[in-house]
Amino acid sequence: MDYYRYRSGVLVKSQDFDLAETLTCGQFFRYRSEPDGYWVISGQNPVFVSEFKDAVLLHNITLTEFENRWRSFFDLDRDYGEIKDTLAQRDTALAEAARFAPGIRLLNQEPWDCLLGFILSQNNRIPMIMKVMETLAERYGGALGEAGYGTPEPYNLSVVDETELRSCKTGFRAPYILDAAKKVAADHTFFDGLDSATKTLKLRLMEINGVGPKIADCVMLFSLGRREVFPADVWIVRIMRKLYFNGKDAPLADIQAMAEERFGDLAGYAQQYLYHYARTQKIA
DNA sequence: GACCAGGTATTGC
DNA sequence: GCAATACATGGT
Repeated sequence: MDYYRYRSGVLVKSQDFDLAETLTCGQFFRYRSEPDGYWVISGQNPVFVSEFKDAVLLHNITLTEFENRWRSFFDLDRDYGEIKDTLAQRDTALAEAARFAPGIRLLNQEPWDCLLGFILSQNNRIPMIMKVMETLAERYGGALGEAGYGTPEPYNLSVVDETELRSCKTGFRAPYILDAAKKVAADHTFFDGLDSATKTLKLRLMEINGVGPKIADCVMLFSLGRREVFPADVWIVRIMRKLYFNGKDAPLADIQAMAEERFGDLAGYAQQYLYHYARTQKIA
């Protein structure tokens, strides 16, 4: 990966990085598509990004901002060529899924953004999740100019009335958001766990009302660097059954075990290639 | 109108 | 423990 100061922004040349695939593959809910690029918001920080001559241009940021924030946000120090090679060697189906969207990168999101997004994700659709996130940001987050609004701070959401939250189309998830906001606001070390076992971290997340195993896995994978976890939603269950269980409705535990065995510490990447492949190919 | 969506909590056995 | 069901909302 190389990067340069360019036109008051930073130009990134990187293998295996497709902006559209990365933003729209279902891992992230805080972007807005524009004719010439995307607005991306991470916590309180916006950036406008666009494809530019086989590279990605992050507009109007300094080198320091790039190095301190966006470099890791876009996971630019990871060798995805090697990841895909390793996965493809073991598994032809996965090789095909990765070839289908070879420019996907797993983002390193702000944990609170990610938790909020995936609480909204349950029994919901991605466009709706994005819309509700935006509504919450408009009402309870800080203005960021042209980019929109920052993610509401946990405390600011924790003091909102449940009825009012429901008017943002959160539905039955409103009390879950309140519980998450209260717990995170009350403990500024809530997401700290660099030295914790993945299982410990998962149990802590699942103490939040409305956070079960799947949402906990998503938060760990997409914002806490646990790339070995394998969030299994309806799409993943479907494609895993088709690919590895001869179409039979194998139990979730068997699917998880299969993923762990085949993909090991790369299970999270495998999950995202498979998820995107299943969803866009409508594989059932 | 029935059915579904990046699930989870609750209930009943 | 595990299967069935409700849950808000909007799209097909």
